[in-house]
Amino acid sequence: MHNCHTHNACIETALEAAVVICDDGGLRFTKLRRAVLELVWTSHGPIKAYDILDQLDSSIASVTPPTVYRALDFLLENGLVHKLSSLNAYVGCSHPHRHHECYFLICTGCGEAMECCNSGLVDAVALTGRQNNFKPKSITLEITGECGDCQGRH
Amino acid sequence: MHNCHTHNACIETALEAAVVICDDGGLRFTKLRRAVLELVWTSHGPIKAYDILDQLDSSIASVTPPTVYRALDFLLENGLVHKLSSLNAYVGCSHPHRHHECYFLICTGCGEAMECCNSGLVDAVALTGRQNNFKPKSITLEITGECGDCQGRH
DNA sequence: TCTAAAATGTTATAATATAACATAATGAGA
DNA sequence: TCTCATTATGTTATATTATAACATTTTAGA
Ligand SMILES: [Zn+2]
Ligand SMILES: [Zn+2]
Ligand SMILES: [Zn+2]
Ligand SMILES: [Zn+2]
Repeated sequence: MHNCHTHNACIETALEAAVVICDDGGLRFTKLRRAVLELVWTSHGPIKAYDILDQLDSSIASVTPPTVYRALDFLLENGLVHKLSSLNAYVGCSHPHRHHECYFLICTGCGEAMECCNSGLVDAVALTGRQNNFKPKSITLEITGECGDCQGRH
Repeated sequence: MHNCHTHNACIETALEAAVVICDDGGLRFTKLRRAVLELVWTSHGPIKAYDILDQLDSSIASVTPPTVYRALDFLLENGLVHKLSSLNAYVGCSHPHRHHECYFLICTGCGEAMECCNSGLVDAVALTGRQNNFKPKSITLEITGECGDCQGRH
């Protein structure tokens, strides 16, 4: 379950952060990109590209796959969303100002994806790299299971 | 790069291990499943479902997607192959007798996926679970980067 | 204003995976 | 050996996810 009791505030915060990041980076946070990021955040859990497409207001952009995928590409490149490969779904980055290595606890009960940063994990990955003479560039770490709230409900 | 200088032996070993595992588990290691596992192993790196389909001998089975996906499902369920979600590709498990938590170092240079088991990483994941009151069931950990052999070649 | 670059529109198609139902093969018990 | 239920495979169609290719519009700076 999401633990932000005021999810609207949560969405607003994310959008404001995106504005700052784009301003700082000289990036264009267009109406479309904003709309897509807002849809991603409005969904409480990971959302699929075609669900974004379904929900996209046709007055904002052409409702076709390239529209959504391009916006997602922009958001991914700039660290505003993450892709969960194991689900083919997208989720807003909850700390876009400093998203080094992020990983996800994905609950099969409620569908929420909790984003974590943990130096222990990061260190373990780095060590593995060194041990294998391997130079890591990007990491996909998705842990599927049951969150605390859902473990009770059987 | 794969470091098994006799990859044929490597394939044979994997097939023999599969026979043992299926025998022990009362599972049917059919001609089709064997053929698909062999194709997975014959590929030096991760292989895609439709590439398996292309290479599947039509005298063994009907060359249609369900054929391949069903065989892959069987092999996945029984720990004989892994799916690399970040690539939508499949790779043979290199230690199917005891594949607890596996992760992969995927080289963008040569395409190889090296399977690792590292208690440090496993422990870090477990700790993260406890800290977040989250009960992990399955883990997707794919590290993309450059292997030692490929770091030289620029 | 002019213009090159970036963003979006548009149409088509590629790539990945599953649904649904039919048939065949297998193997355990009668 | 003969059911017959289960498992595996065949077959056809379709769902889902993502990109290619090219046209047009918008933007921001010179
Ligand atoms: Zn993040
Ligand atoms: Zn949950
Ligand atoms: Zn394995
Ligand atoms: Zn390599």
